Amino acid sequence: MTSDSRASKALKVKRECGENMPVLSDSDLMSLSVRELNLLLRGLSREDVQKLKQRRRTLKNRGYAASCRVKRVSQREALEQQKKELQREVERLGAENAGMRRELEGLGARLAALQRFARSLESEGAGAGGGTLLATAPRLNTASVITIVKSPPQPQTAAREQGGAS
Amino acid sequence: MTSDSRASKALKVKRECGENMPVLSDSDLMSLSVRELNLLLRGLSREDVQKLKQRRRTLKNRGYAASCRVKRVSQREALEQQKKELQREVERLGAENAGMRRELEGLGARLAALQRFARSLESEGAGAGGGTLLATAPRLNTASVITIVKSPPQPQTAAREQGGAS
DNA sequence: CTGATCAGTAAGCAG
DNA sequence: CTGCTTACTGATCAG
Repeated sequence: MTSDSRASKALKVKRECGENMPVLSDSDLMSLSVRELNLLLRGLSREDVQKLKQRRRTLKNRGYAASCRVKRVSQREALEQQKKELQREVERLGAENAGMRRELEGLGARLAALQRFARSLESEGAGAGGGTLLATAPRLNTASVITIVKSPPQPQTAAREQGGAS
Repeated sequence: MTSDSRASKALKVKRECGENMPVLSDSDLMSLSVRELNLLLRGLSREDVQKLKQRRRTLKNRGYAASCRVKRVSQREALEQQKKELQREVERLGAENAGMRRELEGLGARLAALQRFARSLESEGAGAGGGTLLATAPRLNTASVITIVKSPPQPQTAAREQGGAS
């Protein structure tokens, strides 16, 4: 709907009490318990009693209907709220995911570079000692063997085939 | 509610046509357009015409109310469906996230091990060979997938337990 | 006028 | 009986 000016006027219905208002007013019926009601209804014709009981029921129903609508609206709003939170959560996880993916990428690259470097030491270990590391740490890299095993799920796995094995 | 046996009986109200059913039956009024209606209403007292028009309006309103309720239910179900999908998405992203986190951990460990190794080479000789590669070390290093074996000298290099290795 | 929505009312079920 | 939910109705608003 989009128009709320109506809600304020919708309560104007049925508000006349020309000749009958025996002992109880509208809201009295609502609040009193059955026992209290019966006490007050001691000296009335069973027809009037029946009428009052029905009126009470009607008034009660009015309230029930109202609370039913309120509940419906609340539940809808709660659902929408949960949806929003889930959307935020998805967004958050997605961002975290992307960040980690980038991190993984960078780490993979570094790992690959390190491995290239290590392999270069390996190959140099046999003969030509051009590198600085080789010159200063000869005995270490002569027989060092690096084995790298990579796990299955990775886009660009840094670990390639290895030469040495245990 | 939980009881649907009522819905089928709820339509039993107001279904008697003892003496009046001038020219049109219930659903006729619904389907006919105003112009067609006026054509059929040619020879009736304006009171009857007015009554029929009001009845038509009422019947129409009944349908409007019904579609309104249907719409309300549909929207609620759509919301719940979207919520479920978002929950699945969150779950999926969470799992993907956890997987990447594990991967990151493993990669970090490998990188750390490689860097320790490289640094050991570095410290033994004063040469600055690694440079960028050795500059930064990842903060986590648990189970590494790296096996480094050095034949000649110090066995201090760590080769820890692994899950999958060739 | 048509269609939609709100609040009130009654029917009907469940506790 | 009490409380809730649904279908129907009239009032109202928007198009």
